[in-house]
Amino acid sequence: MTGQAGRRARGVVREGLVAAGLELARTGGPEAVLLREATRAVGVVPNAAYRHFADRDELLAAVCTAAMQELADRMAAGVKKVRGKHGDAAAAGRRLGAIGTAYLAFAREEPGLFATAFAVPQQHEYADSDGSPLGQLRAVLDELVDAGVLDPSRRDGIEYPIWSTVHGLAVLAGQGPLRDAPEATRRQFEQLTLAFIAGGL
Amino acid sequence: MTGQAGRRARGVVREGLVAAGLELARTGGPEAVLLREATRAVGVVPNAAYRHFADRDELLAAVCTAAMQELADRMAAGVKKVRGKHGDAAAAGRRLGAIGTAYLAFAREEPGLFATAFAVPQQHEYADSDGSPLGQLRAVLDELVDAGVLDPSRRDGIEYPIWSTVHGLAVLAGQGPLRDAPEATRRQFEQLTLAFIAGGL
DNA sequence: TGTACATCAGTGAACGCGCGTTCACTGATGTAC
DNA sequence: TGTACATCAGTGAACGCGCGTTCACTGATGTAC
Repeated sequence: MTGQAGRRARGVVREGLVAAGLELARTGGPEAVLLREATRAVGVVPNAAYRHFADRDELLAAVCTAAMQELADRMAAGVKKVRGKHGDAAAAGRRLGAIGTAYLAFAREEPGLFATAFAVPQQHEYADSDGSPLGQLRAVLDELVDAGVLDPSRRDGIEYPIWSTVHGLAVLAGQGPLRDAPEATRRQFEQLTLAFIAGGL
Repeated sequence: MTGQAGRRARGVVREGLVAAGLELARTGGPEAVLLREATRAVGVVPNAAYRHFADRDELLAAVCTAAMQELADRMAAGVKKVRGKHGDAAAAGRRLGAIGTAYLAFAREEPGLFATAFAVPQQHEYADSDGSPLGQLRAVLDELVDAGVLDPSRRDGIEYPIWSTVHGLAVLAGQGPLRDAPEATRRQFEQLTLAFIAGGL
């Protein structure tokens, strides 16, 4: 059924390859993103991929970008759910928590995509635009300064330790030595970690 | 020169394979630990490895353990350099710093081994013995409690956020999106991160 | 101490695998006049 | 609006690669009596 020959509408093959790659990554992480398997899913012959990507790495890069976008979307959705106007101290704190929670939930629920998001082959320049995970974190930290929660003198560069804390737990519990911890323990680690960050501000 | 046939003294081939694997890991990380390449380095035919390991994964597991041991050794060496008797508040704080510094230095100087240490194929049960990285961290945290620096009520489980913070930076700056940051910037991240931890206690 | 035999660590040759990638091609789509 | 041609996205067949792994073997080392 999938395998019918012929030219496809503009863009559908390329988009299909990325979508197929994303599903492969979801299940098996970045190394599961096989060019041949993606073309199979799209119903196209293997070398057809070379009309859309220079090589396998370029496909993988596109998949990684998509995975990172999915993480960013989840974080944005989590932040959006928090009520309270900009500059309100309590709300800003909850927004920071939502960012961390979304990050850890994504790593827990989508380990393959999480690994893929951070597995970009070469430096594809993580533009830390406003929508990027780092950009979102910065925005909330700025809000915490505005709200008077975070001392402006401590603001500079503090996104890195905070990012590191959350990312580190995601990695240790996802692929690292804590990977076999039961779900409940893992949740506890997450709570401890978010509390540690909150306490550090 | 390497390639002379014949039986070797007891244990030298197995040890040689692990040592060769460790050098491969040093350069290229866990996926560079190729069974055939390790046997080549030892000067033995590929299938000879099966006298010592059930399969490639078992060799890799031995290499990972060795890499983790090297990390543990560096941490222990760093802690040992700090003077001041057990229970002294300032000394205990410096010992915590030494642990973090050694961890980050290892990740920076030996990215391949660092990745390998955390790439154990199956769950090979990271025994958190006293000598393990986690064990060492716990010991110092206990000392901080003894010294009255860390409130005992906050001691329980705090090793995980702290470990996460340091590990996260190591990963972000080593293989992650911060990997292209210049050395100086990277050092700055490390300082910020260690300061963040110290401030969180 | 000497001989007979089991154990064991190496050899040599061969496999299947499935991947990414290259080549020459064909026929539909889009463009110029 | 029709025709001539260039572009481009697909096909089909084939490649080399180097890996991990299996098999039947040989000859040295260690052991029992």
